[in-house]
Amino acid sequence: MIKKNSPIPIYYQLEEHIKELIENGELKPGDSLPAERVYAEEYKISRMTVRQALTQLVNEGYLHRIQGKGTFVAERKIMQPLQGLTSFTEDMKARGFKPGSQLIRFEVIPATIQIADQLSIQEYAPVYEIKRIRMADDVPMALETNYISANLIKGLTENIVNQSIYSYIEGHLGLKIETASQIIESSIANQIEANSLSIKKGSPIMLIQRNTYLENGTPVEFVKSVYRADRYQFMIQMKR
Amino acid sequence: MIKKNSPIPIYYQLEEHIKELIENGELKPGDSLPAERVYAEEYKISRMTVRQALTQLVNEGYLHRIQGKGTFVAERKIMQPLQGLTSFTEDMKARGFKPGSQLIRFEVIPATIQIADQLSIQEYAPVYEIKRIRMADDVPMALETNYISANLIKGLTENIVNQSIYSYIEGHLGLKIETASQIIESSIANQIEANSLSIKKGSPIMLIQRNTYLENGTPVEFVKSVYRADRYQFMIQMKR
DNA sequence: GAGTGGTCTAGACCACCCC
DNA sequence: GGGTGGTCTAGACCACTCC
Repeated sequence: MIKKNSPIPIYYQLEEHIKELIENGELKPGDSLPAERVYAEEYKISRMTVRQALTQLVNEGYLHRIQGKGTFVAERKIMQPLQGLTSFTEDMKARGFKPGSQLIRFEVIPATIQIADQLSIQEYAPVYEIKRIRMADDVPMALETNYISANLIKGLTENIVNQSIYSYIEGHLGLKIETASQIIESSIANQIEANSLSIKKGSPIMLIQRNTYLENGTPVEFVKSVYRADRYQFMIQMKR
Repeated sequence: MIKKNSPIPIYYQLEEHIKELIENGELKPGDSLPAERVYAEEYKISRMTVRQALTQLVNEGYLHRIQGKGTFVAERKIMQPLQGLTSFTEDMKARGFKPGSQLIRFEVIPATIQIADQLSIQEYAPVYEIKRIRMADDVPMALETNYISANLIKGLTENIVNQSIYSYIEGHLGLKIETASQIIESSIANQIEANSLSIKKGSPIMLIQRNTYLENGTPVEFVKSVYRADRYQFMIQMKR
């Protein structure tokens, strides 16, 4: 089960193994796991290595530990990875909808003061402005506008935008998106927003602004979205 | 600086020490930290202990590490502790408002099917229903209704509610609140909500439903809140 | 090659829970 | 008292970055 001369770290192999048992249902919520010393003995590895795997799973919300008693499978999985840092496409799939997208604007513009501030770049520096209507099961769900520094993310095309911007940034450019912050507000639709979303003027909408950053803190992207409140709820799980 | 024969773990002392340097501004965003081996040498502790402290700070978003280069202070602090799991009082203080509260209902009622489901208890089991208008700088900000199982949290009084329910649960009952999930929606105020919040009927509002759980997954509390959208934004930071 | 973080070992003692 | 997780040590070798 655990390969010792693998380029994949042992703690990671053990982590994935236990995660699989939980997702298979072989380990059920409330079940206790073998003791750390048992794992160490069974796989002939150090207890510290076992702890490294278990600690990660505790942080991800799969397990919880009680000193003197043992390690147990958590009742609920908390803090799904990528929670909120998913793309619209991933988010909709997770909700059981068929995601769709209609590009209505793709241009390079000089940054306004507001955009420059959000992206930590100079005013008038070139940024991509990408406006899309996002669909779920072919019904408009959100109106989304992305601003991305053209000096940081070079070579963006309509084609890439229709595939996946994140894959391009992470795959082709080798940059790592690490953190994001979001601001969520309630409002009511004006005429333009109402038309785009096929709702009535004055209907409730949810405004979400997202800023994403690389691991060193460089802003990558700044997104303003308008969601239909009758079809969208924002969900979040957290640990204390 | 680091006390070795203290009941406080060494890794935790180091963690707090570094956190303080960052919050004091002695370590600025982008600064590199001393190498792990330097800390180990300086405090005569094991490098693994140093790593335990640093790993925690990386997870909390204070630091980031780059293999072969070093450990650096993050540009932004991500994932504030307790984010969203704070009480209204803590939340308002963090935003720079003076929190206030007006109790308008405090009763024990039999659980409806909906409440029983959220709290994983039997229908008709006794639950506290606590309704409050929450103020920020003496202006109504939210209308909040809590449901708490009376069999789990015994001895709640109006007095405790006016102090802090969380302190009572954690301090007096010795229970540990570990996780929470929230659902955020946009809507528009009906007449009752409008009156309570001193806004007009039809104004945008934000509905937040929160479920909190103990470390073993037992539901503790179920809260429905109605926030004024003109004065409240929900903010969240996350790591990938 | 020198310096950094990443992984790993084989122990040790402590704090806590339960019988 | 026996079993559990929590903390800690003093090393080791590897992978990566930079010069």
